[in-house]
Order: sequence, then structure tokens, then C-alpha cells
Amino acid sequence: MEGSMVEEHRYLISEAAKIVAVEAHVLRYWEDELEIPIGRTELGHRYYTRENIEIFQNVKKLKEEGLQLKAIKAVLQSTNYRPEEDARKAQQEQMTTEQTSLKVMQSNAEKLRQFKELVEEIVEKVVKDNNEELQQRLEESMAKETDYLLHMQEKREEERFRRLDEIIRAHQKVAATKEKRRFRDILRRK
DNA sequence: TAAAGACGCGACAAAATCTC
DNA sequence: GAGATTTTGTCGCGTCTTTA
Repeated sequence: MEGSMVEEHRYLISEAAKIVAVEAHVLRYWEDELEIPIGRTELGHRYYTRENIEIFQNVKKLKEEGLQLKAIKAVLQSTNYRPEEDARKAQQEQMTTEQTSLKVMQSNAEKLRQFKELVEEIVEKVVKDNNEELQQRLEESMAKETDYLLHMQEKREEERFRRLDEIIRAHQKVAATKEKRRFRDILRRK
């Protein structure tokens, strides 16, 4: 089995911090906030692989571009963001060091581009969702308002017809009384 | 026993949000 | 609009454990 497995280099937190150019506690903080799984030695000390370090380097890059940790976390969780995978594959393919580096750099650049696209997509989706929600609320509100107006109109019409009916009945009553009087007068004269 | 690392907790500054 | 409050992203420090 020797030779078929490539021994992965492990970095201590102090080494990783130097490479990423941040303080050790920052790495610990990012690890907690971004929920990045970091390996532990037998003693419980953190150890960092090249892959971990590259992720942290990209996190730093994105932070410098103005992204907040929440956004970076969302992106990390929604992507299979593992730049080192390509490097390992490249090693297996026995490529030369230069070719490997070039390929990894290109791959990382490509992944970073995908990263950015994804962030833009998320922002776009949030805006779209908000618009749809607003539209839905507006439609619901308008439907309620229309119902209310129709209901009020029906009530007004009912009231109008009721009044008309009352007026007609009143007229009929007056007319009937007049007719009775007229009849009584005729009978009296006879 | 000093050095290195883990862990927890509080402090701090800047930005965002709320309240009057 | 200005001051108060909250949130975010660190930062500092003390304590404990392990190892050489």
C-alpha cells in the first residue's frame, strides 16, 4: 500500500494562521461561525490540511470583497466547495508540479467565479422572492378591499330598495286612505 | 517547567436598526 | 435627525491540559 496513498501534510493552527495571514483565534472563530470541519490530533489539537487552508484563504478573500460571514457560510453550505479535490486528482494523474499548480490555480479561479455567481444568484433570488411576496400581499389586500367594497355596495343597494319599498308602501297607504274617503263621501251624498 | 494549544467569557469598535 | 440599542466580527485575557 505504500506509495499508493499520499500522506497529507498537517498544519498546526499557528502554521495555518501564518499561511492565511490571520491570527489563530480568527481561524477558530471562522471555524465556529462557518461550521468548517477541522481535524483533531490524538491530543485534541486542531490540524489543518491544504484544503482547509485554501478554504480559509478564500473566506478571507471574500471577506475582503465585503461579504459577511453569514453570506460566506450560506455559499459554503450550498456548494461543494473543495478546491483541493482537483489538486489531489491532478496528483493521481501524475501531472508535473507546474501543470498541477496551474490547473489548481485555474480551478480555484473558476470555483471562485462560481462562488461569486452563486452569491449573485442568492441575492437575485432574495430580491425576486421579496417582490413575489409583496405582489402576493398586494393581491390579497386588493381582493379583500374589493370584497369589502362589493359587500358595502350590496348593503347600500339593499338599503335603497328597502327605502323605495317603504316609500311605495307609504304612497299606497295614502292612496288607499284617499280612496276610502272618496267612497265614504259618495255614499254620504247618496 | 515553559511552551503551545483549547476553551470560555467579557470587552470593544463599527455598522445597522430602533425609538423618540 | 439624533441618541439609544442591538448586532457583528473580532480581540484580549485567564485558566486548564498536555508535552518535551
